[in-house]
Amino acid sequence: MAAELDPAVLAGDRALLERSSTADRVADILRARIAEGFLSPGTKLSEDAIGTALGVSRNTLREAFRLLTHEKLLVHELNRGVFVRVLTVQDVVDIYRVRRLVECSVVRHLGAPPYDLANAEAAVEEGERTAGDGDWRGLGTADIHFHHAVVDLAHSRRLTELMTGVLAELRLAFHAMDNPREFHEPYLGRNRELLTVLRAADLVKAELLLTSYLDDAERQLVRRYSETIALT
Amino acid sequence: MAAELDPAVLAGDRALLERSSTADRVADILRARIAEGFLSPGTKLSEDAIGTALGVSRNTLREAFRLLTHEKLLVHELNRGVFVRVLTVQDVVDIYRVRRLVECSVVRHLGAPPYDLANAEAAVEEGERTAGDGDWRGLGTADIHFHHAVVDLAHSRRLTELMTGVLAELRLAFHAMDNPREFHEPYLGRNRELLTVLRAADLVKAELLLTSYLDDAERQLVRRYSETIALT
DNA sequence: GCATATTTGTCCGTATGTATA
DNA sequence: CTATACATACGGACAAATATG
Repeated sequence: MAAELDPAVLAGDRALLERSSTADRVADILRARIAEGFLSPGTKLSEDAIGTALGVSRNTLREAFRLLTHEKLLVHELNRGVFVRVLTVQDVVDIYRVRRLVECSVVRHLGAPPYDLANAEAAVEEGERTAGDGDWRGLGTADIHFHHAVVDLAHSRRLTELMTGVLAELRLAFHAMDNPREFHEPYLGRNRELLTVLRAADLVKAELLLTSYLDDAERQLVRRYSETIALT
Repeated sequence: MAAELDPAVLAGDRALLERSSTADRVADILRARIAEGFLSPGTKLSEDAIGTALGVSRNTLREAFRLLTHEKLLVHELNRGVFVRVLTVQDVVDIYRVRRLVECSVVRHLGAPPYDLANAEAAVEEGERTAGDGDWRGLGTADIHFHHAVVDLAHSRRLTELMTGVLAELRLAFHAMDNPREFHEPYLGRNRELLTVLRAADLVKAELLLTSYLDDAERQLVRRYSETIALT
């Protein structure tokens, strides 16, 4: 069954909401808590508990819920409330199907260099830094940033937006991995290699690397993920 | 400046909203009015005017606005309200960038036949029927259905959803075309040809046809669209 | 299976802040 | 600068559905 939220988790966040639109800020907070894993998949988000914890009205909170539901981080069950999304194995498979199609196509059609690889470079460095600190969850974030930067090379607002959503969903699956170091660490070197190949504008090789990267990650994630789900 | 909505346009729709979820039905009505062009790009949708016209509460209406905003048919400006989206030429270019990348990749990676081309076949027949009736706006819809069916061949929920949104946006641009027959008619035969090639599982040729189709359509649409926008 | 308490769904009225004429 | 219109956010009310004992 769904775990119930402890309102104390959010008590410290009240100070954060002194900017732009309240519902947006509430959504930002909840999004961050979900990304960090404080609110794990399957958790029920009670209107009363969270509304009280953050000191916002029900209407405003429900607006924030709607925003996150549209982002597919929450699911709404009629007359039952909202819950942190629980991905199915099919979701994971579909996410990698999309990643393969989009990321590989972007690389394939990059055209003539030079490419602006600054963000990709920064993401790899972020990964090396977090790995050095033993921050394996941060390494997962850096990995997501790297692949986001690759998609950004297409300079398409809609593709960028699509991948923002898809990668946020993917993070939900990452939480199911009980050994994040074992999972994320090997891909840091592969990202570095891909960056080097991109710098050399060897698009054919880059696409090959990317394909095998995604195949491996999907295989690994689906195996471990389905095991974890089976326990629930 | 933004045209103001005449509440009388929606008066007849009050009878339509006597079913399931109110916000969904309001969104259905507004979506249809936008697709038909009754609510044209740039029109401001006042909460009071539409709420009164349809007899629904502000909260319900705002939920409907949110649904359509997420579909990118409306845009929300903080403290100013919601408006029917006005696409820029860059939007049109980006839409075709995404279409090229997604549709061509889907076709390229179709794998071994047989493919389920029933929906694509139905869409071509829909196009032939509407063209026969001289319903050129309907022909545009049929064209969208055809390309949606092509993307569906990838069996990816997320890609299908992406294209649903992108093609709905594209329809906003279609309204700028003052001669829909001239624009849509030539593509009916090209869709039929693409269908034939797909049936023969000649994926290389299919991708070529699709690429030239999209290049032509984009060029034509961007030219006419930028002229029309220039007049506003 | 039933009755009760809790939670959500829907809507209203109002106070406050913001943009525009 | 003032007035008007509108959007934001809150709190409360009541019905309906769900969960719990």
